[in-house]
Amino acid sequence: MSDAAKPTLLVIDGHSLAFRAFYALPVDSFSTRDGQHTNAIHGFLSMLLLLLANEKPTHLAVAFDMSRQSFRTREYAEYKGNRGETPVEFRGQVPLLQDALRAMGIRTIEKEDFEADDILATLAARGRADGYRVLLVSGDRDTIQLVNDDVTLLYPNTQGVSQLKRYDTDAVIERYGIRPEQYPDVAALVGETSDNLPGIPKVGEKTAVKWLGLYGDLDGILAHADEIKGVVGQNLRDGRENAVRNRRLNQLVRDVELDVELDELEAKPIDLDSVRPLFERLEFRTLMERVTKLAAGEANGTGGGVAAAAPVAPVAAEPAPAQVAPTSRALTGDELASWLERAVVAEPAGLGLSLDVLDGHVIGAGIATSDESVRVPWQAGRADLEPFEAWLAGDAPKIITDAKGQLKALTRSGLEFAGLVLDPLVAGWLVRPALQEKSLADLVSFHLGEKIPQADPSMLVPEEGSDAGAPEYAWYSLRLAPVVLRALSENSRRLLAEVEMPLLPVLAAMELRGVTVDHSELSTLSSELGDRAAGLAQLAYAEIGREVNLGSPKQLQEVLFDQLGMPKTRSTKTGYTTDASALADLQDSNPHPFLGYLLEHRDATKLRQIVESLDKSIAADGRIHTSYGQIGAATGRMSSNDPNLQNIPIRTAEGRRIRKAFRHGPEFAELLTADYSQIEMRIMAHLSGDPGLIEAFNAGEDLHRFVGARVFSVDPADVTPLMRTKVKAMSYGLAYGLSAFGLSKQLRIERAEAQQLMREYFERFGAVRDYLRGVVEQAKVDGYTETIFGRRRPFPDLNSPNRVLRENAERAALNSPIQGSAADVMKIAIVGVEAEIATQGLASRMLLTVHDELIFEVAPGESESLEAIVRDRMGHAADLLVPLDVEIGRGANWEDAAH
DNA sequence: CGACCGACGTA
DNA sequence: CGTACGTCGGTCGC
Repeated sequence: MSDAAKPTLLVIDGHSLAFRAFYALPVDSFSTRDGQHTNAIHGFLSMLLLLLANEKPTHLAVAFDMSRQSFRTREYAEYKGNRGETPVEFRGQVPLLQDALRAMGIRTIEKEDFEADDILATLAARGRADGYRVLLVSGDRDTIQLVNDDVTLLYPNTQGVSQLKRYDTDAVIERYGIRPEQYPDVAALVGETSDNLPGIPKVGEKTAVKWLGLYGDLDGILAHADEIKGVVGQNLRDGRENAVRNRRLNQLVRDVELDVELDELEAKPIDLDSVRPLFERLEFRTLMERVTKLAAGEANGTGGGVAAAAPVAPVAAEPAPAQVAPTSRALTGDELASWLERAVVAEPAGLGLSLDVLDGHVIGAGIATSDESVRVPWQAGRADLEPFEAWLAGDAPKIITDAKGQLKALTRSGLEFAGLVLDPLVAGWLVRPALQEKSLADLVSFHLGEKIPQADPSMLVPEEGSDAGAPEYAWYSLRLAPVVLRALSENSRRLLAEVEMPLLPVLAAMELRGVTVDHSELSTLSSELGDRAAGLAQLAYAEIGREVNLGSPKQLQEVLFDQLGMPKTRSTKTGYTTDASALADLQDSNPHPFLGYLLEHRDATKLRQIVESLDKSIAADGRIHTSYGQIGAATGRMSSNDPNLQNIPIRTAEGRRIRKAFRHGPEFAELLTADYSQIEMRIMAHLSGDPGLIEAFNAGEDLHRFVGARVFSVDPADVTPLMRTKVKAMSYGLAYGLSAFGLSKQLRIERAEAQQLMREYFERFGAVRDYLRGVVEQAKVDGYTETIFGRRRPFPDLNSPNRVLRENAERAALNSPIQGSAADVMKIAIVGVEAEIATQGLASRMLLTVHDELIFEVAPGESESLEAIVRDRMGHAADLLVPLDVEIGRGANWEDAAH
């Protein structure tokens, strides 16, 4: 019987795979709104669906351990005795997983006194005898012994469960250098830490395999133990009993009595009606879609159910991916023109597009419809590429995953581009802003449950022709589009279409523009700071009579707590903190010159690091081109990296010298900065509707003075600087979930005073307190928070029994609508300003964004018109209960442009 | 060599 | 025992 004609039996070690899934997927991201963790179930089922689609088993079962006890623990009490408590987040998931499997019509098998792997061994033996092709899935290495010509092991790699390494006999020999049946001898000698089976000290895989080659098997090795020289020989003789015991315990039992016959394991069509209620309870939306597809036969194209009758597949020994990207062909000229003409009609929602980029320039493209894809080679000036260039530049809708870099390459290559309607990466981030999916491959895996083919034959999905390239990426992007869009709320879809997608090309443009930075200024500053740091280090060494690495918290702890006998500070994972605030506290209680030198040294070296890394980032055009992370922050904010231009110092005079190095380019007259003033407090006023706070903003006077007057019951004119400082800290802290403890610490005042301050504050601004409470309560019910514009952020930990997790989630939930709405406002402003600058045809350009600030390069003579645009578009980005105030400054450099 | 941690810059 | 980030050097373990 040829392999293709054999029925296929798939047996999974349920516990071991669920456990792998548990650690592979973040527990935070997979919880129902009532707090049930589901990451292990989700990961397991996702893998199972992949296996069903790819392997098309005719028969299947999932084996579970019945308890931790088995004949092995009776024989050797320490067996697996080193395993800690099962995490509580995991424990509850196993029964639910079993429910889900039963609902899918999949048999689960347990047997008192045996482990799941013994059941695998038994079913493998029976299956082989009855002429099945057997596939085993287990994360336990002992199952390697079961591999033979009819039995293949799929073993999860360290990354988790989405990729399974396929071990047939040859793969075992290649990986371990031994035949599968010899594996238990190796394991007996080496030992298995995870099973608490100590092996022979100093004997690893290499040595064990060498001995097997010399003496045949474990018995042979032990018989010749006296001939083996050196420490290992002695260890072997001393540890003989361990090896023998290990060998006895790692032998899997192949004739467990199971009250099930193989033909009872036949795969049945999935009954969607029995699956649906449970999946709904577990909030498995994408999994439900995948199950539905599988049941409808979409995935295997044969219809029917999981098994779809006997596999009539011809010679193809390896399974096919769930859906295979269409083979692409290269097109140019008239052929390309007519293909594009047809394609844009066939896909009114947009074509998938992916650019091949080399050294920042376009060298080709892949374009896809749902069932066709083409490759277009690209180089400048070729007449036969005109249809492609016209399509690129036109409004025909396009879908590109991770589009920003590709848009930059298009611009660099002199190609016009328009019509970007969707970046599935950005859409996927709106679905899950905590974001595990950072690439097309991640998105495909999460939302489609498939793997993009890679050229690795050992992986589950084998290579089919060549590697995935631009046409395949384009095709996957297109397929992702409806799936990610369906996962978004209506408001989120609007946010995507009206804010995030228009923002994307603006960010690309800002990155390309960069900002001029003066190299010599930075060099001077760097060497000054270097000299100062060196001097301070010498002074510090003199104080303690030796040289230590002042950058090493570990060595500092020795100096402070051992040598100088200072009192212990707040503890960290690795000891006691030496951070600036703790050192300041020590300076109060135990004054010592070393502390002062150390702090100053920290300042100097930190600044020098920043200066150095900025200097290194200056490109050939004399400008720094940061990258913006549009999907960087869970709140909706953007991030900046390579280098981070959103954390350039400003608080200290020394730090501000760095900002002086940021200048306008030679064609421009000055820099202009525009800040939203107190945007987060304004958002809070709007969201809470607090009359006092709203009045404060509408009165147009200094916010903190106004609030201070209310809190301390004095005239605004009588608010002292100290009162203002306290109120300011209070106001800002509120939006972060600050406690009285935290406030007292920050202001260095008594707890009671902080408490009193908070009480007064909330008495005057009660709606703020009500709002903040309400946010958390609502989030507990909904499972997510929402910004003014409908951006959602899930908070699975809000109902966690773990107090630390829960309270962290509460503070983050409190802050999210505030920080997130401010981010929404800024994004809207950026899009609006850029568009208006283009409409009016100004040469001035937006260069940087720092959360609530925009920095522009002003062309000569455009100062007034640019300011008008900026004030208008920033000031009217959102219609709130309070005005959005914008402060503008100008100057030759970033520092002078501050107001 | 990569992962982690402590520390610290910004809004 | 205050949110959101990115980056650095030191340290530890593979």
